[in-house]
Amino acid sequence: MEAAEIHFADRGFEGTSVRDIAETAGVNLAMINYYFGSKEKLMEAMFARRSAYMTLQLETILANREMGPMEKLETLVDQYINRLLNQPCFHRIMIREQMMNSNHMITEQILQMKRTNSNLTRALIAEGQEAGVFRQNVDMGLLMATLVGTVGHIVSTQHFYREMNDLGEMTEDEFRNHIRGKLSSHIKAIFKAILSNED
Amino acid sequence: MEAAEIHFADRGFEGTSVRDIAETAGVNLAMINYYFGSKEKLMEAMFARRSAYMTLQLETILANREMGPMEKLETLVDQYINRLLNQPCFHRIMIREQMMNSNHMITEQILQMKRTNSNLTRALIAEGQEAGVFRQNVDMGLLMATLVGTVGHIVSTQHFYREMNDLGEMTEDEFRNHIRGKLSSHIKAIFKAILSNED
DNA sequence: TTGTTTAAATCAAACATTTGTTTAGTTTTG
DNA sequence: CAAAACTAAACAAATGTTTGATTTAAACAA
Repeated sequence: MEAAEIHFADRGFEGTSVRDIAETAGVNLAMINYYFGSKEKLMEAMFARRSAYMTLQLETILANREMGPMEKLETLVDQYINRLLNQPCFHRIMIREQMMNSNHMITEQILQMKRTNSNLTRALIAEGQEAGVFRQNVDMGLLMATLVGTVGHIVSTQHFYREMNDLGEMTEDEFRNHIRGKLSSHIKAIFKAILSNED
Repeated sequence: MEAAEIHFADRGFEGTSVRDIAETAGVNLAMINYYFGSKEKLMEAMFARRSAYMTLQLETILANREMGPMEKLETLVDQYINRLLNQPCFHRIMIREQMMNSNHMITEQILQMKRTNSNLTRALIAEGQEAGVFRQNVDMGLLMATLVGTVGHIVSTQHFYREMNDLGEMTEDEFRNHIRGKLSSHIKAIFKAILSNED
């Protein structure tokens, strides 16, 4: 699954052959169909594995009684950024898969994930509105699109961001930490500007 | 090229066969190689055609002497949104192609486009900073990522945004206009919050 | 400790499609 | 008539998948 993830991430599902996956995984070609049934089911297994932890994280934040709404939202932002930076391959696949309706099972899985996530987030925002710290009339879809879109775009076009800011000599790790901080404060500033009820 | 665009947009380059393109275009299979040379060159031709107008638009704004920096930036935002909403297929292809390094020619073409665009935008921001209306220390890469990422994400996952906001019964056109307005004010608000020098 | 058995794991090879591309011939057009 | 436009058919390569044989590993009995 890890080998598949790497290839799917930078050649796409249709762009990678089962032979490529088998080779980098160091296993015989037939083993993939033996264990997963098909190339498609391999990807489904990959998705099932990865998306398991996602919702859990969000629920834990929401249940926390020591954080205020804005603090929760900021934690949510940081967690999302971390998740993307830690599993860039999987997220690149997800971003791409979201925009193609090829595999029903997977689009459905993504949709389900987004539904629960947006319900939880909606609850969080409502909590903040009742507490009077969040503005009314918030378009949550746009807000989430800004989070997911901005972070996803940076992660999937790192090379360009590096070139643009002369960060070419940073190691992978250095850059990850650098961009983590930048993204975090950038998105938080946006969220605060759009949500905060202080003007 | 239009037939190719449609297919590339929702199955990906590797996911669509030359036969599919030929069929929806209503031409003989061999014609595609006859006129374009190869499947890959067909895509390159597509990119060349579409990206021709892009930079021009931006240059026209920048040269305008009647608009202030913030007004120019807002026009830029609206133009980008309009471009994406008017050619959603092409932009979905571009978004996807940006994150795969399969075709050298095309990644180079996209990179070039981004370079000139970001140089022009950088000039615009510098203009605003000198005029004192824009804050110093602006991370233009993040700002552009927010524009491109947010709009791109909404366009490529329309169906989800519709479901989330109960807009399922809108026609394609109605939704396009609806989301155009929403996106426009959302992004402008963000830009103003991050750039504006008023606090 | 032995040898035997059995099911799972692994493999190389083959299979049937699909793929992008080319060819050789036909039709159309100026 | 000649060049361009077009076509059906064929081609070679790559693809996902299956097959049938072989190896491994564990369970079991003597």
